[in-house]
Amino acid sequence: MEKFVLEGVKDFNLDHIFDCGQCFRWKKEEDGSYTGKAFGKEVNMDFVYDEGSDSEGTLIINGASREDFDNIWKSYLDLDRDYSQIKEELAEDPVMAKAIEKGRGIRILKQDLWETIVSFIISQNNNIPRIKGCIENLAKGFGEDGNLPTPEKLASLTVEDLAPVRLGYRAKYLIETAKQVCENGLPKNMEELQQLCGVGPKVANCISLFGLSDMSSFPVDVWVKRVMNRMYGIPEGNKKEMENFARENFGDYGGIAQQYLFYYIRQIDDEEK
DNA sequence: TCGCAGGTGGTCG
DNA sequence: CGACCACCTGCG
Repeated sequence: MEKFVLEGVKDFNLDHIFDCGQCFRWKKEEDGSYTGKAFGKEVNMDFVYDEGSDSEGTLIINGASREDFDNIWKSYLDLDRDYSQIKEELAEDPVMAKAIEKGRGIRILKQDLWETIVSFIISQNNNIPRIKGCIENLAKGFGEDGNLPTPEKLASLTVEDLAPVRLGYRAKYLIETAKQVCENGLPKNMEELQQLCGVGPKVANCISLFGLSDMSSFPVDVWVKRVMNRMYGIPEGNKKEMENFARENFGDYGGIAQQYLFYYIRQIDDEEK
């Protein structure tokens, strides 16, 4: 199988990238590599640190040609962005510095917009194993070649058709959103995102961040509420204040900051169990 | 058994 | 507007 190898990759860690809540379709192998699919191509990614380094090393993408790397994976992995610089700025805040230390290899994936929309509608009021299961069921049952069904395909289905996917009440959101996309095209910004059925402020921010690469998007979910209460003393119920805090302190990198915070609190939570 | 999980839409005041 | 509350489903 062909493979693509890239040395000298900085600020990169597969666990951090695939376990910070931004994607649901990558599977960790026993050897620590990850297998998954994006933009119709399935690959296996591995990362080997340079000797003595904990953030710089060599990326190996099994199943990818150089052309695929240039066209897909380079932008998918956000490799053109200088995270060192961003982390340096964010780390002026000592709380953020601590979070960055834990998730230093996080990168914001640039994902397919439609898949991101579908994935995060499914994610609402749901838990991760079930989210992953639903997405797999949807791809297997109604997609082609392992991909999620297109807007046209989804729009042609009924809630009854989707019953085996076990989406619960989200099925009708998905169908309605698919119809809206067929009618109006894909959304281009937060305002258009929130017109979609089943897309409120939280889901819209996730789609904006992971599907539209708007790094200033700051999704506030239960974990962010938890971590911002714990780290910054903001009351858990005060979402407005959290958004203001993010805008003032993280600015254009709110989404990246959110991912460090999210990963951090999830890790802390695991350690406390 | 029942509350809960990466929220949202509908309904009131 | 902001505060509630029902909602599919599966797991502990």
